[in-house]
Amino acid sequence: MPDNAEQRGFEIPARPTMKDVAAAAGVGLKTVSRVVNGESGVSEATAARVRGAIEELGFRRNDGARLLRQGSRTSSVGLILEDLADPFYSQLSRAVEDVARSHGSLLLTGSSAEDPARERELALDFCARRVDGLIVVPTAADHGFLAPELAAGTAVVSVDRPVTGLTVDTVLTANRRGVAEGVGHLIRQGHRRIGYLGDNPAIFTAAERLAGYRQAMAHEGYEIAVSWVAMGKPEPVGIHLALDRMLSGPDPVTALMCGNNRTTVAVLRNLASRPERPALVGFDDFELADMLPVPVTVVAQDPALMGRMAAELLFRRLRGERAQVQRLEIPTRLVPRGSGELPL
Amino acid sequence: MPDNAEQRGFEIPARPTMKDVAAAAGVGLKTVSRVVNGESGVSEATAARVRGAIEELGFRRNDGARLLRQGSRTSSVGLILEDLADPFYSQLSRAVEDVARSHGSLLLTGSSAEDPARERELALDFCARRVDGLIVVPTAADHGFLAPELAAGTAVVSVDRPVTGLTVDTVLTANRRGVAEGVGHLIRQGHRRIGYLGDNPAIFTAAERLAGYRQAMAHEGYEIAVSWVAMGKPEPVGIHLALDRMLSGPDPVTALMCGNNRTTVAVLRNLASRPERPALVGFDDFELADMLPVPVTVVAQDPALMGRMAAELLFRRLRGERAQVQRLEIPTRLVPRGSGELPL
DNA sequence: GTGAAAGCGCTAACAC
DNA sequence: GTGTTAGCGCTTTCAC
Repeated sequence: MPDNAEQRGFEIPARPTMKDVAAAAGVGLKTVSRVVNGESGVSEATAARVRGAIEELGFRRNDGARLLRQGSRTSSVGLILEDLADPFYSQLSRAVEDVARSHGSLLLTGSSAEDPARERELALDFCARRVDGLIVVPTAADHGFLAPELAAGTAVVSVDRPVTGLTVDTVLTANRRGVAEGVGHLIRQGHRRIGYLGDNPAIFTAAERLAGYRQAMAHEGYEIAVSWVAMGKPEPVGIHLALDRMLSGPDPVTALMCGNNRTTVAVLRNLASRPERPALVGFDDFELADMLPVPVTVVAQDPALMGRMAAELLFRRLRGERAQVQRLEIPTRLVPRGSGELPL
Repeated sequence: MPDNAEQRGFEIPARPTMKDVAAAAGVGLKTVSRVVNGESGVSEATAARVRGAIEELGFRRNDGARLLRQGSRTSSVGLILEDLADPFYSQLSRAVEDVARSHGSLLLTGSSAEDPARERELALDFCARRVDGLIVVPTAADHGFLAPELAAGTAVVSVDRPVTGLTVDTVLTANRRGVAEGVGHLIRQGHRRIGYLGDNPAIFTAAERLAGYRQAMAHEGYEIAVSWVAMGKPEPVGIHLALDRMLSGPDPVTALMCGNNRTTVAVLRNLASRPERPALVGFDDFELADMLPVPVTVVAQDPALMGRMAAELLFRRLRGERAQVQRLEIPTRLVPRGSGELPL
């Protein structure tokens, strides 16, 4: 029985420590440490006795104490994103996890739900646990509060969006170019009246993609009617009203560009109950896009690659690389499937 | 400048400690501790000086050291599942995260990729970090290695599958009943020759669901031809061969039951290139199932509820509840959408 | 109100 | 080969 049983609360059973193992095996503390850490300089007989005691007591080294003493890295990284359940982010997470694992690091995850206060709390909690680094999909708020952590050696990388108030490595999608390519594709099919539906423009990616649409239209010298643009959360009511406006009136659109996959899906659902069949290109791919009655043409992002790159950048910094701060743009890929190639 | 700068490695900048703050503010260590932890008994003037020093140095309390000294819980839980990128698990994760958050706990996540060695390594790493509890989607391997951790007060809950070699709270889907309901639904449409495609039966859920199919068929006194059952990883080739067998010969099936959503999707893709249109019910819902050319009837699981229940059970144990070990079965829900109601 | 000293579980440094 | 000591950054205890 560990000798510190009474010091712990009633509910938390005492865990055996190296001291307990040493006592049980009749050896010194350092010998146990040597055996646990596979260091040389212990006779096989002694080592066997120690292993026996470890087994018997169910001892497991307390890495918290080890880390504290060593003052070294904690071999853990924190990942903060908008919503772990969103397919885009869950793919990104998985990629981050794989890279972290390959570097021997554990992964702490948290969803900010687009709430700056929650994001901040998560980030600071992670830092208090002394994660080696932080990979963040930042909300729009200022991130100056992380400056002391950065100065103290916590690596930070932002992904999907740039972070404001902090200069760190960043991995983005080529949002403007991607949307412009999608819109250009529609234009090449003969469309001139093209509507755009995107997310709340306070979100960096939403604003960038909208800008890509405007650029592509301006490039051809096409005017954009006010009723052709609708920005906001991808909710059924908003989408319905927006499509009402876009598809009726004197200048109805003949094609639609959607700014993200939630919007694309909401638009498809709404279109199902209408007679019109506008051409459609979605930004960001989604499962079964190719199986729908009219397979959906998309501008695909690569969330796994983004996660991998972000994690690689992080570990590069942790390895001590002092290279200039990087800003990577991952290219998109146009995937024609049918909805974007509908005749005018 | 912190006074322990030289003791740290070159790459890792020294972080200011309470000692540094105390020196900077010209107060004792304990006074800093009081201010940091919001304890009473510090004059406002002193507190202000301390806060100033904290701000200036960019001090952040090291929770690792705090936890070590307190010997209390670490306010962190570990989640081990098959693949974070799988929608089923990412929804489950998000629910676990929300519950953990509401209890003030951080979440460590890891994907086992169905590899027992990897799962074991993750679990033990988490335990070495002294997580308060572990939520596991266990592989088939024996989990006796967790017994010492359980004895030492680490709470363990298994979810989606039962764990072998350990008696812990478990949250499962009503696999047999769910599949039986789906098959019964097909039978009520007049089908008698119903095929079943499921995952590798070494996986608990795959075996249970197959049993549910057999039960439902036996209940009606219907024989099952050997060619009607195909179990294995949901890969295109295997699915193709299986459907070849099921849809031809003297006793072709008129309906299909699919054991999980990966299989359902693979089957739908394969059927797209065939003339036959068997009725189909899938186990586990998936996004856009309702938007496909023939909307897909499914037996829906509730991954978020499963995650929430598992986490609640975990925190209940951590609160010290000594109730008997529980085994919860979350009911499924039949969602008729068309594919399961096709005429014979 | 304030602070000095001890110690959480471990490892580093240096005995023997 | 093995053990002893000090100390990581913090909280606890107890003295002033």
